Amino acid sequence: MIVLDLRDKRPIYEQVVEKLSQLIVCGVLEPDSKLPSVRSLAIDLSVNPNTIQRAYAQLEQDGYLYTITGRGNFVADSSSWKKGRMTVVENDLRQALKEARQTGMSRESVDRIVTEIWSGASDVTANSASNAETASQIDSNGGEE
Amino acid sequence: MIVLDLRDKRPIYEQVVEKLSQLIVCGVLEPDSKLPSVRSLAIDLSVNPNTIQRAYAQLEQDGYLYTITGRGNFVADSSSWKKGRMTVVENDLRQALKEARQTGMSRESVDRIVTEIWSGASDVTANSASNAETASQIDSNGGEE
DNA sequence: TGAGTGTATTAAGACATTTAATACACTTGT
DNA sequence: ACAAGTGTATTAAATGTCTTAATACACTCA
Repeated sequence: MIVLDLRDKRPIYEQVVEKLSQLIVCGVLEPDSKLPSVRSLAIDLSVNPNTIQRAYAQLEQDGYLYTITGRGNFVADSSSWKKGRMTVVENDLRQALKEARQTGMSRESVDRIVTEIWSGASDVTANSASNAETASQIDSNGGEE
Repeated sequence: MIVLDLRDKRPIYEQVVEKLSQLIVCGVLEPDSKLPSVRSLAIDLSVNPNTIQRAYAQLEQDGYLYTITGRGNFVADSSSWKKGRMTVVENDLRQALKEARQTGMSRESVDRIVTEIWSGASDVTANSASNAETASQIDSNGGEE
């Protein structure tokens, strides 16, 4: 389900936050479905439970999941993260566009790229790290709660 | 000339690289003009010369400046950085657009933002961190060669 | 009760960033 | 030649973040 990129210089917990939030945003992980436990995910990724705990704490902070002590972590409803996510995404986009214009990229080039992105498949798993699908499944349970 | 943002969690040398490369890209600093010396800029920013040296080394690596030992650092021609800059900028833009689409932003919203950016003034100094406070001014020398 | 869950704490090591204090070779103006 | 200013290199120490390790505690559920 999740594959860590060892070449990525960012902290592990940050990668986990990125990957899981993507899966939640694009709907692969449905609301109220159970996420892997802190310990099981730590084992699957071969990292320390504290590292996963930190990632989950951040995801909860950002509204991507909610926690029930003794039971586990569950995917939150989109209403919890939609607003904050949109703000972040829009800021990132504005920043990238400003840099593009500053560097001399034409509007036509930008429009071409936009069209290209909006035409292609919205591939969540496609990252700089070309991942093999054969990773340890994190599912724990099959689905709903 | 340059103002460091103390709230920015990125390394100082990285901020210096960003600010100076922006000034070079947008033409505020003209090719072959002399940049502040390592020591003077360090004093102006109240940081260690080694930190500035590191930033300058990175800027030279990226083609934004060239060095003449004993004389100083000078702004490079756009031909030196145009290609690499374009690649980085386009990748950033593609990433931001993918995130935007993933989050559910409409093409119309994107087009609206693009139009907005391409209409507004290309303000180099305007960053996400609306800074106006606690920072150290850089001024060093008046700068021609 | 026992297994599984989230949560918290403390200690240690690895690593990056930054500062400090020098030192050396080069260029320029005198 | 000399002094001042330049880039460059080195070593050491301090600081902060990330990660691991080893526990411990409260909760839920079968």
